[in-house]
Amino acid sequence: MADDGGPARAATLTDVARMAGVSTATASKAINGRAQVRAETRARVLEAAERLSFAPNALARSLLEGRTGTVGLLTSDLEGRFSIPVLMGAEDAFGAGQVSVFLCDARGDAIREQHHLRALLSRRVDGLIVVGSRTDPRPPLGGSLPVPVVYAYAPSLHPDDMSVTTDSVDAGRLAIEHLLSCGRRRIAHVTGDIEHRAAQDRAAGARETLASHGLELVGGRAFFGSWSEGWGRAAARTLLERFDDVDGFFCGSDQIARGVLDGLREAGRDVPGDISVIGFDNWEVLAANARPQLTSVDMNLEQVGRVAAQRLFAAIDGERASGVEELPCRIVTRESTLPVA
Amino acid sequence: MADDGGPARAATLTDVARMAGVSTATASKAINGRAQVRAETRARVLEAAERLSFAPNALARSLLEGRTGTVGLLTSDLEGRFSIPVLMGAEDAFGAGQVSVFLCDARGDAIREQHHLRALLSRRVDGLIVVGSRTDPRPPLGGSLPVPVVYAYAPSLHPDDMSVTTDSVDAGRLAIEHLLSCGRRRIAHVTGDIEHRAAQDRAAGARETLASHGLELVGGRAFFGSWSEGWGRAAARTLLERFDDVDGFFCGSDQIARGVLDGLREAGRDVPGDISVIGFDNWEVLAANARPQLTSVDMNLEQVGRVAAQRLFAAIDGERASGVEELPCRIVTRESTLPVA
DNA sequence: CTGAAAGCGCTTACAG
DNA sequence: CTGAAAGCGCTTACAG
Repeated sequence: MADDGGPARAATLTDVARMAGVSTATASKAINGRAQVRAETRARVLEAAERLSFAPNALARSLLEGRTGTVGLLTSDLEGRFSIPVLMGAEDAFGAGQVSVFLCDARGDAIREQHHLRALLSRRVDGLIVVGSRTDPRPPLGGSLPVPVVYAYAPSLHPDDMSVTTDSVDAGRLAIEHLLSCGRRRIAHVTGDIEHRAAQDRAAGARETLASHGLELVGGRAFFGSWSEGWGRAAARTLLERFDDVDGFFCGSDQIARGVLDGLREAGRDVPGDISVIGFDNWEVLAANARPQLTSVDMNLEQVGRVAAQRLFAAIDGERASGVEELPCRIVTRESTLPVA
Repeated sequence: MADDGGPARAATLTDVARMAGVSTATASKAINGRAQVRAETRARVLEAAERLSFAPNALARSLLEGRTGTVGLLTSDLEGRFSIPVLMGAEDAFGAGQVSVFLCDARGDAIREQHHLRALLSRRVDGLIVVGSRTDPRPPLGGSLPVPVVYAYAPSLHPDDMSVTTDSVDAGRLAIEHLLSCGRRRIAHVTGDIEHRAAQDRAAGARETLASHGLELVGGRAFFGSWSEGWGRAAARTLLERFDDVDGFFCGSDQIARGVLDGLREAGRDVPGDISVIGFDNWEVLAANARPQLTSVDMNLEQVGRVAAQRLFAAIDGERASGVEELPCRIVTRESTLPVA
């Protein structure tokens, strides 16, 4: 079969050198902007490279340099809403430089994770970022790896590892301070699965902050349930019945908050007039379409990804570090917490 | 500074050969399961490899074989809900084999896309999948590339390219057939931005299907707007006022459908008793938490990604192909379209 | 300023 | 069954 327009073999330095009538050594220097090349020669080489659409083979270069300029992103579940922004932040930080990113989704399976790990090490990535989908600490990848690793969102259980995550306790504080600043004093906390470290930490932050103001959560405790609208609706109804004077809701997710908003509206309560509601995650699609639009805590997950990438860069350059770095959240105000006049 | 536990240099075949007391050639054969090696020698080599945690350098191997076993996934926006499932499907199809995936997010910027393309070609990927976030055809990557390319979700404008996308016209048919089978005859279509090819195609499919049954859309046309809950609510209210006998809603997205459901409930209409509602995207978080739970069209996007990966595999193996392959959608029934008794 | 040679880590004929 | 040699595509001292 003749070559009928199928993809052409990629041009090589030797092709370029031959076309320009020089040695590969000279071609290499010309293309890489080394000083010791006559201008006229350089021009000839560059023209040949251009005509052949020459793209230097990064594999060959990496083999020499002992660095590939690649990094592995190992995620436990791509589906999860939390991994994606972290990935995007990391991809962004790397993309700006010259590094390419391998994406591996272990789908929550430790075997699969090890399999991907082997592949990445074989490909000689310069480093790894392990992205989790929950803030619960996770077991480290394994023994001493030949490249640095940074854990993002889900920190490593091992204190010598490097982890970047979000400050959930402080997030609880932020949410409560915001409701307090709206003039609320009877604040309920409706949140998700108690098994999630994030749920516990945010509740702890909320509790401590109220205590420091001489207050406590309505009902004397956080109400744990599931991360769903249905739970939010049910909880709102129940709380309204038992604590008629509740004037603020701190919700563990925007889904829960959507349910709470529906429950309150259907009970005839006015948000933000009678009651303030704050959600968590700042999930645009849910928050911006809520009635009223929902104030929410944003975890700055892209920032978590970016910082993880920066720490990894530093480690690749030899700056060893360890421990868990907790980044602050921020509040995005919308209509559901307009301050009481 | 002494080497105090920092990452160790990765072991090389030479290290293994030396430890086993054989040549690198023999070590290579032993490790790769070639026949011509004495059992005892093979055992010695494998043990050495094990002790050194030897992982063969894939770069060196790729350089020889002229194939890297890597593929580039070029997405236009990671944020979009539609890219992610396609990516997951592709990652899944590749991950099962032995290929690693480079992820590049062009963020909708053509310059950035070209930049990533150059990097990927330099790294000698065996092929590329270009994942779009809308079904509107897009300009191809550029001239004759040295590796095969498959466009996923957003097809290429060039007929010689290979594209895999979803069948939007047929999706419109599916939705309408489903509502008809629920006993509905007065069906309205509330959908998103008319600029989106997907919105037009689904509307066309709906119109044709109704026509083939001697029916037409309520109001004589599709109602285009935005992909939001707010638009769904507003449209439901308006349609109810103008066409009191409407008994079915085909919505262009689950967000729109959520708005429609809220609008209908607040107008005192019973879903699915009086009116059936079907959404689009089968976005679990929205559909499963709707009141009532929302029947929705699923685009099988993971399947789009998987098929794109398969087509790419075939092309890498020399099977040239071209044209747009349109995969069918499917309906996921929930409570909002229980058949009328 | 230019080029021959060595080498990154591996595999594959080819001798022995 | 084992090993010396060549080579994938490139870069970097080192001569000339």
